[in-house]
Amino acid sequence: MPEGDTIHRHARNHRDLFVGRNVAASSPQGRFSAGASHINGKRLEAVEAVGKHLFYTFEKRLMLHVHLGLVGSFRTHRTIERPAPSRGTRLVLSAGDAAAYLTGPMKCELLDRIEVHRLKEWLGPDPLDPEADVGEFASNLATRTGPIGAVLLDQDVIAGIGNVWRAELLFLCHIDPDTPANELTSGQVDCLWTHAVTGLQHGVEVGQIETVTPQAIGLPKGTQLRPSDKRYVYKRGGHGCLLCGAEIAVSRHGGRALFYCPQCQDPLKAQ
DNA sequence: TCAGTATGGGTAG
DNA sequence: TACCCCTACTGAT
Repeated sequence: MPEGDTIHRHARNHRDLFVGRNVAASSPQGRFSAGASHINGKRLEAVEAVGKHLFYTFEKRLMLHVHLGLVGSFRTHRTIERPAPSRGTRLVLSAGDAAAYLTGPMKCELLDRIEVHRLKEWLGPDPLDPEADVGEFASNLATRTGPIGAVLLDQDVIAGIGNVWRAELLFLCHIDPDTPANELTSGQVDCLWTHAVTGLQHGVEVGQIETVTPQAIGLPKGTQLRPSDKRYVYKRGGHGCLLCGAEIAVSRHGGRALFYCPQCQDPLKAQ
């Protein structure tokens, strides 16, 4: 279930398991057989995540591009005794005891360096890129007149944000989803970027999206939160807001359900 | 067994 | 905006 933090976590794992090694590649499903045969046995030189995209650089400049889409997933195994890949497995990468099984990706393809460059150029700044900063994000927002609730999903504005993070970021910054993106204050833009950076970094470490801390909702540090209380708004429609108690509402922005608190994100209160 | 659902994104109209 | 694709899982029948 991938947003940018999940993708960067995969990149980190695959770097540890495969970089510097000759990697066996196959496509049990058959839909990537030709591509897999090109990289089979090649030495993997680098794995990079940009937003929701993964790029694998093999020797001889072979580049593998993976985008998991909505339902794609990687499962890694670290023992030689592992389950046989299911029939739908698009790609198996393995080296020694380690293997990664890829199922259901939206993209699994070999690209040349120019195509990779074009794709990276198109993407907006990635909050998990140490060299990215709020400046490019701010200038991208300034060119968009649509509601921020929809614009935050545009990967050429900010790369790696998905449906969970957009809802949580807007809540954390008390921003009404209908606010035109180019009318956000610099304080609001800074807030979105700062929470994106720290939140996604936390997601990479813990392997899930958690935005609520016990202290933030008045509980002692170390209190175990229920899974449903680890996010402020996402999928909490109809439940009470953890901060003000108002009922979490659902609207549609960018064609997808957006959860928000009408009280905490009231534009009149933000002024 | 089938329908519904999901943290995404491309395309047609 | 609607529809489509991709797969795994859940709950209803």
